[in-house]
Amino acid sequence: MNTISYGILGIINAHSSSGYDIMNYLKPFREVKHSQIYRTLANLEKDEFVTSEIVEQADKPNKKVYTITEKGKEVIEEWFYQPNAPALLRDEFVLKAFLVGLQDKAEAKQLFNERIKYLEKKARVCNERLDILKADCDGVLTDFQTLEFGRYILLQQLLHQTYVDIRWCQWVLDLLDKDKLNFLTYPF
Amino acid sequence: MNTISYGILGIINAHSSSGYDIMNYLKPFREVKHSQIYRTLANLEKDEFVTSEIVEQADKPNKKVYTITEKGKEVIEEWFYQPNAPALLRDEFVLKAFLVGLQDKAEAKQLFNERIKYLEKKARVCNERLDILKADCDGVLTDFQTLEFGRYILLQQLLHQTYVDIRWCQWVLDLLDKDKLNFLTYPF
DNA sequence: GCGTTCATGTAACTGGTTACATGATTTG
DNA sequence: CAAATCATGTAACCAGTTACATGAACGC
Repeated sequence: MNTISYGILGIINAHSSSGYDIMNYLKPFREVKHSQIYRTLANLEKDEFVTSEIVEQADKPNKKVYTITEKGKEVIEEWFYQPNAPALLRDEFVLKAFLVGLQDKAEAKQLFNERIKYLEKKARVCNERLDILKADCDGVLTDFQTLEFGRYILLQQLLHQTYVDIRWCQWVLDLLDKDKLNFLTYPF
Repeated sequence: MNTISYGILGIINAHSSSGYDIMNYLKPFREVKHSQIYRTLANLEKDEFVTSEIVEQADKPNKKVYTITEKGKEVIEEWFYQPNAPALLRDEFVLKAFLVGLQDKAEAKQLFNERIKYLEKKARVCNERLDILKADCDGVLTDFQTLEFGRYILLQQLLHQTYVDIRWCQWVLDLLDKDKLNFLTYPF
C-alpha cells in the first residue's frame, strides 16, 4: 500500500467520511485530486479495509460514506510504527532560485520580490484557515485526539514556515544588493 | 517540457555537465534518480536543445558532457518569465502528524521526538554541505552569477526551515503535555 | 580481491495528472 | 437561469520509481 492509501484510511478511521470529505481534509497539507481519492477508495473497499454506504442528504446530493473494517484498523495501526518515507519536495521556484545566477540582477530581484508576494498571500490563507478552524471548534480545543488538533498544528507549521521563507527572500534580496558578497551568517 | 527538463537545461547552460554532475547538483534541493536524468538528457538531445561529446578522463571513467545549443538557450530564457507551477510536498510524516489523534499520548510524543532527531541530523548535513561549499569556493563568494550562489542561498533556506521545524516539534510536544489545550499563539 | 565512487544506460511498472463525463442543490 | 458548490466516477497519459545491467578506476 502507498502513503496516500494510509492517509485516507487514517481519516476514515478517525471518522467515517465520503471521498469529498477526505479531499477537503487533505487539501491543506497534501495536494490531491479527486480522481485519485475515488480510485484509491475503490481499491481499499476491494481489499476489504473499508465498507461503504450511501447516505441520503436533504439539502445536498447524496454521498457515499466509507467506514473502516477491523482489517483496516489493523493495517493503519501498524503503519504508525513503520519508518517514514523520505519527504518529497518538487518546487519550480527552488530550481529557478538555484539557477538565479543565469539571470541579471533586475530579473533576479524580480524573482524574489514576486516570491514574497506569493508567500504573503499564502500566509494570509493560512491565517484564514486558522480562523475557520477556531470557528469550527467554537473557540475551544479540548483534546488532542481529534482531527482538529492535527489541522491546528499543521496550519501553525505551514504559517511559520511561510514566515521564515519570507525573511529568507528578504535576506537574499539584501545579498543581491551588496557589491561584495561573502559567506554571511544568516541573520537569525 | 516539464520542470525537470528546464532544471537540467539550466544547469547545462550555467556550464556544460555530464548526467552524473547534474545529478549531484540537483540532489540537495530536488530528489532525482539517475535513470530520469539520463532519459531526460536523451530527450533534450533529440530535441536539439543540447549536444554531447565524450570527454576522456585519466583517473576516472570517461563521461558524456552535454552543452547547450542556441535553441536551448532560447527556451531556458523564456522559462524564467513563466509563472511557477505550484509546489508539491509529499511527506509521510505530515500525514502521521495530521492523524496524531488516532494514537495515544506516548505514541504521539514518540512521533515528534523521533522527528526532532531526524531534523537535527538534517541540520547537521546542511551545515556540512555549507562547509563543503565554502571549501569549494576557497572561502570567498565573489559573484551571485555562479551556481555556488544558488547552492549557498538554498542551503541556508533548508537549514533555517529545519530549525523552525525543530522548534515547531518542541511546541507540539509542549502542547501534548498540557491538560487543557487551547488555540495558543505560536511562541515566536 | 572487495568495497566504494564514478559513470551510463534500459525496461517494466505504478502513482498521479489531465481530461472526459454526469448530475443534484443552492444562491444571487 | 447562471454560476458555484457538492458529489462521484472512468480512461488515457505521463512523470518518476524500481529493478535490471554493465563497467572503469581507486584505495585498502
